[in-house]
Amino acid sequence: MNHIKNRIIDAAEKRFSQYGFRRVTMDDIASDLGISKKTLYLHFKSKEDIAWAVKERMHKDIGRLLQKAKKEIPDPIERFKKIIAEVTSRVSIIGSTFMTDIKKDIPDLWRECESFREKEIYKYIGGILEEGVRKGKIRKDIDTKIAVMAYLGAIKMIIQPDILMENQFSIEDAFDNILKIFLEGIQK
Amino acid sequence: MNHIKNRIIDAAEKRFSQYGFRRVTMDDIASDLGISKKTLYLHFKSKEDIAWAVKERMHKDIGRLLQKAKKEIPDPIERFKKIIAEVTSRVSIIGSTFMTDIKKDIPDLWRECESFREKEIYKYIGGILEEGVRKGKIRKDIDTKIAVMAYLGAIKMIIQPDILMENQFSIEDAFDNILKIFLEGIQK
DNA sequence: AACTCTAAAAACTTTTATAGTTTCTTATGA
DNA sequence: TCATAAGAAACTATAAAAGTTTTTAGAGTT
Repeated sequence: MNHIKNRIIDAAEKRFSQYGFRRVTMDDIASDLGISKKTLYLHFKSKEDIAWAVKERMHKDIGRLLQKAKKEIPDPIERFKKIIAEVTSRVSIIGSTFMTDIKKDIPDLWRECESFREKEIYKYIGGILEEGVRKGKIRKDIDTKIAVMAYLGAIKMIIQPDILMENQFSIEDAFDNILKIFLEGIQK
Repeated sequence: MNHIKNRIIDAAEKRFSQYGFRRVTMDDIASDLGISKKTLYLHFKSKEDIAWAVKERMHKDIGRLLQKAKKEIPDPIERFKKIIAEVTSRVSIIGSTFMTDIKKDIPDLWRECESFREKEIYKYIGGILEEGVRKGKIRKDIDTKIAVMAYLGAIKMIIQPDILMENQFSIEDAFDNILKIFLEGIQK
């Protein structure tokens, strides 16, 4: 079955998001899945390969999502909410160790990730906010790009497993709270 | 002169904040300061030692700051502003690679950092917000701890050198924007 | 101008981590 | 019962980096 490949990408994505590229070993990924390294190397020829696969899938998924929302949700604030809810968990790689790792180790991959972040994420989400500004729904004394980064940073902080574990609140509560603060903060 | 020790701690703190513990080499630190490894080992017996020293100094500094603000600024929102402005740059280690690194490599140090974060940072800053809630200045439908974490996460995202570099805005602008959004978002 | 002390530069050794490979074992199913 | 597939685990090769030693250079001293 080919869908083992997807499970490998799942596991790798999780690990990479939390620990970066270097710190994650092939043994880690294998043992997460209860498979052997042998099987791992059956499906991917190297660790680098896995990183590329993770990136590919993530970017495809996010790209599709953004296109879909663009068509289906006209109100910028509603669109923002929707996208954030779905994209958030996938962008935990932004500004993480993973990026600093691959900057040195797989510079080609790094460049593609950077450009995707810049062009797709910031430009797109920032664009939504700007639309909100034009429509008079969002205050115009804030920089939309900074706002997006701030929001993503807030989410990133919360979804860290370590952080989540030692607190009593659920991730949904947290998302909710942050959205509340943020929406209230940016709206006119 | 003993103040070379402080310069070493400075350099290490910077590196550790950005890259974590593992990724930073003794050569990195030495070359940042234009000194030799020999001199490094003259002042600290190991890399671990330096990490402890960084932690010690940081926690002392922050502790002093918090105590001082407690005495001198009665209004919770003003106090929050003041503390955030000064503490922010020092807590970039929270939720960073440094923490995940030392969790494995120097567990004792990790525990002390975690407990400091929990007891001093979140409890203290969260306490300010709760005071604000009691005084009716801050809305009570948000979890103060989540709010603090969100805020710190937002800052953390912004102050990353990589992120700062490729954007046109200054760090002061960014702080300003975030504070605006956040204060607007949490106030009644 | 030779002398000394200090610290940088750089070469070196040793340890450790881990990517990738191989071998051995076990289970499944034809 | 044999063949294939996959896990477990041992193994190898290599690279990175901690820590040490040696060499070089310069600033101040007699």
